[in-house]
Amino acid sequence: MAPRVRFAPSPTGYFHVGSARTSLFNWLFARQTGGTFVLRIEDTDAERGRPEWLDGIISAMAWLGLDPDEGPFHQSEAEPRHRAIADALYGAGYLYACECTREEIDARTHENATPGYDGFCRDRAVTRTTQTALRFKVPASGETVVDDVIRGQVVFPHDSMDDFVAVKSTGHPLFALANAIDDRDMGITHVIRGEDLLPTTPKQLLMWAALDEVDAPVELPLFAHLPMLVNEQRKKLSKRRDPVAVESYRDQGFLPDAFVNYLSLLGWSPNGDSEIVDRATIVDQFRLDEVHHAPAFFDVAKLTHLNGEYIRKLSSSEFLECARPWVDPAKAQWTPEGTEPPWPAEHFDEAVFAEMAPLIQERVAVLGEIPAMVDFLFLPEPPFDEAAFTKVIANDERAEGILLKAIEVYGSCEFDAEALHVATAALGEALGHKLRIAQAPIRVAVTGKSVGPPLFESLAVLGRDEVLRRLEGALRRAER
RNA sequence: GGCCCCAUCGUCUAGUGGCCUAGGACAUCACCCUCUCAAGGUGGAGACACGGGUUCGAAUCCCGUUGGGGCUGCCA
Repeated sequence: MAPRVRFAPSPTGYFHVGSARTSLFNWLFARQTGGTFVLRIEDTDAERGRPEWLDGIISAMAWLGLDPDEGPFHQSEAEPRHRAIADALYGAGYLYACECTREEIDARTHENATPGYDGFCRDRAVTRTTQTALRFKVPASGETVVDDVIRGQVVFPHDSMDDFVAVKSTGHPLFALANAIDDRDMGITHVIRGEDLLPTTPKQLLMWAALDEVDAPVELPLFAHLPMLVNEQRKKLSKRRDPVAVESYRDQGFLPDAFVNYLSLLGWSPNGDSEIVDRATIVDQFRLDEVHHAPAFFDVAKLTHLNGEYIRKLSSSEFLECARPWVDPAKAQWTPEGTEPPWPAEHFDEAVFAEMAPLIQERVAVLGEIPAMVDFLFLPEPPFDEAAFTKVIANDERAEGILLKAIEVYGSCEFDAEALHVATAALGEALGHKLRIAQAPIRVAVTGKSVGPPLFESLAVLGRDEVLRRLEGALRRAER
């Protein structure tokens, strides 16, 4: 039977990198085995879900190329069935009514010092009302063994498990119930999810066995718990402190293939000698049972490096296309949030950018770095980096001579990159300067910065008149 | 507190009893290349948490210790 896996996020906020990893590993397993990848939205907690969050999940998955074969299904739509099954479970004695409030439980816990439900109502035959929750009666003795694909057998003694709530007092079915029912109904064969769910697994196994009694028996899926993704403090990635929104990585200019490649390296590694591997290779080589056991630090520095490799591998036309949202958003398919080009849209010149692009392509690690690297091409008065201006022009007595000489030479020389290179080297030499010294004030005068793409190509693209204008402008500025 | 998981360079990992004086990648340092910055090249520093076993032989198997993490909701 072909495997069926599901990615079952609850729509609480933006798409989390941990979710992306879980989703990816499910997707990889499905693609590799010829199985089916199902997307199920666990939206049973109506108070917390919001429609736009669902859109966020779907668009982020699409961006990463994690296409579901089925879904999105909404768990909330199966609520009538969940309620019916809950009634059956209650009727068969697997669930019992509990009238304890959280406060009462906490008060008793204080005395016992062991958190969790104490089974107060378990044998009191409380009548089921709109004030009572339904709890699952965990066997008093024995143990439940989770046979995990990644970790092997994990044993949970029943006396360490409390009687968890399956149905709220409102009648609303909870994760512990709905999740198991849906996995059964959808014929899920492999549950691949984060390790944080491992402690709930024995409860779901118990639930599964009970469901086998009140509903048609279904074969238990295999479980695989992926190691956590952690921050530098080795704590589970948190929405509050850590940069975990997949959307923000897209907006910064990470490439989906690079992001997927990086994510795949967290807990898994390719067979070959390179860790730059395309999707097909990952699908082919991925082995669920070889996934590493230990938590992995989500290292943005390494992600960034990998992204740079992917950017450099792009063809020229691909790079142009990828760059468009950052340089010419009006003509792009989508626009990165929170950033826009520093130049007025009408000043952008596609041909000029295309000419410089190959030089930019090998200098950026994320696409979001592009605008700052080419702003001088589209800004009539590019802002000066004051520190650079002061250092190489205002406070360097060599600058004036170089700039004056450059104005003289550039006024008549050929204006292509190679000729400018030769001319600049020559004018520097005439003044007794190495090219590295001679180019510095020219670069700052023309681009406003001390670092950037190769100077002579930049000058050629800008054109003689504009270059002369800026050189003179810098000179005047230095006199002030 | 209880239950559970985990443990190779700072980080991600290779390693499945001898091929390991532990390999690669990121980060870092030095040098080379060089019009700046990148990229690239070369080289350096850098790890099997600890203690017991098992074995002719242990990073690899077992036990313990220590350390880290997760869960402990009428959230998922």
